[in-house]
Amino acid sequence: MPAKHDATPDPPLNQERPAQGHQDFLREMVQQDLASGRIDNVVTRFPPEPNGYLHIGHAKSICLNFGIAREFGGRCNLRMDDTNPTKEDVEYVDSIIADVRWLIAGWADECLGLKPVGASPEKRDLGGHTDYYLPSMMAADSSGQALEPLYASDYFEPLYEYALELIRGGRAFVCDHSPEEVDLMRGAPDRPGQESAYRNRPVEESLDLFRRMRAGEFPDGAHTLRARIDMGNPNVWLRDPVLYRIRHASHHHTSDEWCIYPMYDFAHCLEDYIEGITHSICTLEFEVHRPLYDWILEALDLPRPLPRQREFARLNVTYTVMSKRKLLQLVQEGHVRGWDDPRMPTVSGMRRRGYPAQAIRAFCERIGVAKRENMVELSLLEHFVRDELNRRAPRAMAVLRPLRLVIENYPEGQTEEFETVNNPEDASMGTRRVPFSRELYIEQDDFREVPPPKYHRLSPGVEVRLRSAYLITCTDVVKDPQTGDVTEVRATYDPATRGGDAPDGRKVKSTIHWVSASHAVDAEVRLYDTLFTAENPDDVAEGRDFTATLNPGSLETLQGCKLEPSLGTAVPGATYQFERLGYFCADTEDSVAGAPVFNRTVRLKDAWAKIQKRQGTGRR
RNA sequence: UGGGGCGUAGCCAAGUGGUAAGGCAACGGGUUUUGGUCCCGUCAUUCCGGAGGUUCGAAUCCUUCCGCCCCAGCCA
Repeated sequence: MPAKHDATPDPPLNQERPAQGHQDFLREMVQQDLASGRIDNVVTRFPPEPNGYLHIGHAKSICLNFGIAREFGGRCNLRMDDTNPTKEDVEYVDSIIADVRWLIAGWADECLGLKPVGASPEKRDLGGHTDYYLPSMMAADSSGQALEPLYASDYFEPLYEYALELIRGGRAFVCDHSPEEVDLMRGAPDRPGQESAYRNRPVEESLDLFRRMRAGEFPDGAHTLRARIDMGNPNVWLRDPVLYRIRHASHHHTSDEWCIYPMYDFAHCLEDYIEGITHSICTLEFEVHRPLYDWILEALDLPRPLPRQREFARLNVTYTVMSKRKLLQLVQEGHVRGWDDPRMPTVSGMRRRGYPAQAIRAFCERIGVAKRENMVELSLLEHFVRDELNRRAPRAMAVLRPLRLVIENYPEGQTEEFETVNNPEDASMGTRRVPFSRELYIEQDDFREVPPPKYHRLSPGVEVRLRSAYLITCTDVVKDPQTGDVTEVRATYDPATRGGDAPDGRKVKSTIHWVSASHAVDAEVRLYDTLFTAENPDDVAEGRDFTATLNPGSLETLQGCKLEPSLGTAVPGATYQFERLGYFCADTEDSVAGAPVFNRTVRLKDAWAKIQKRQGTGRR
């Protein structure tokens, strides 16, 4: 009876080292702020808009924000930045929560900042100022309360109050211009804009109009609330930007309570402030928004320390696209089977494919964080996936493209078992038994009737080792009379080599894997290649889009693969190394006991494939 | 060419005036019952985007030039 592998979908984590060595510019800033006394604790935040699934680029941001919180003993708030009801959906908030939790599990889960379900900012008096404050809580501090992520939409009331305050201070006004007019009047980067005709309307009038906007008296687009800054500023984001717009739309979290919604620039800095965020880390494209971020906070005369925005370069990875718009397009146009298709760079896709969270984290740590534009090679990510799985994944034998092998001198009907190690990297993972018999399957790639140069595997007259079993020598082949294809290989075994070692010390050049034909479990195996054939799918000819470089061979589904018996009951999500082939993960959607479905997570490195490539032969 | 950023190896990335870390990739070798893992070695010989300058000394400071990215949503 073959022993079952002791594989779990997400086994205990390896210890990861805390901050050491060099510091990036963000950690340096945090350190200085701590040293100077500007702040005495660190609170970061990860603020996705729930309008798509998280991807590897978000993973970088998560590792950064949670990593900093973790290193400085602070926390990182998970916040839904949901200020645009027309684009957001609860499906996305659910997936975001699951993805974040999975990614930080066992590493920074104690830094995850949440809030009690239903909590909203507390209005209080602080030194004569009205203040809104919603501190996050960590799960450990919740004393049993149910927690949920923070939502920007829970701050709509305070945000509205802050907007009123801006109007009273003459720093904002209600504008009646149409979107088209506002466009025309914005000017150009090298040409000043033109002031709104409503810019100097009385404060009371703006106040009244803004209240009526909220009350729903006007249709979409009839009015906006605008900051009163400077239409001549060379930074176009300071040219009286829109702060609020009217949107008669139902919101996934506040339903129909509001018909005016704050714009990102107005909302985000105040969301950060309300939560007591100390460092607001975002991507480079927001750098030009920073003066506006600071302007709004400073215009409000707020009693607590202000958050600081700093920007880093977003991640790009070769052979993939990263924008939510494009990922959504891949899903909607059916180029993939869903957001969690194992070919997708989404967190859920990578999880389903079998990428361990710690591999993704190790990758994010290794790529570092800086401000220069970058395109990281996929091979680096794959390196960390292999590195993690090599230590963790139990080995097993599986034949993907079966070729029948008959051991002519092995008694018909006889069966024996060999004990073999589950992981040569980790003796504690134990051993298992694999059954052997006269008829086996070997990999088609492991036999060549006429071996090319440097081919070490089986061919007529050549002796190889069947892993953990016997040395065998190929004696003959059987061919299909029609096609001439080899349909069966005949061989003899040396009974003295039981276990795989020859008593006379003779060596063989190759060890190949095998599965006993009568004991084999049939399986479907899905082989993945990059979704795109171009390193940069966005780099296509004029008039074409990134889908032009879609890889037609990104998914190859193999039926009738032959697995060793212990794999028949693989737990969905469990990852194995199929020896000599790669790492494979039992699919969490489609795999069932007795009819397993495996995804190839990543290939093993393959020196022979390189040789073949040089020779101009070989399989994709 | 208004404003804001960024240029260190094929790809990331340290370096913050004292003589160019590290990882991936690539290449060569050793070990090996996985052509895997592991180990050893090679990989920026005053070319750190270019040119000048300051200095005993410059990737680091100054000047100038070049290149790339971002910004004119009532998206985030």
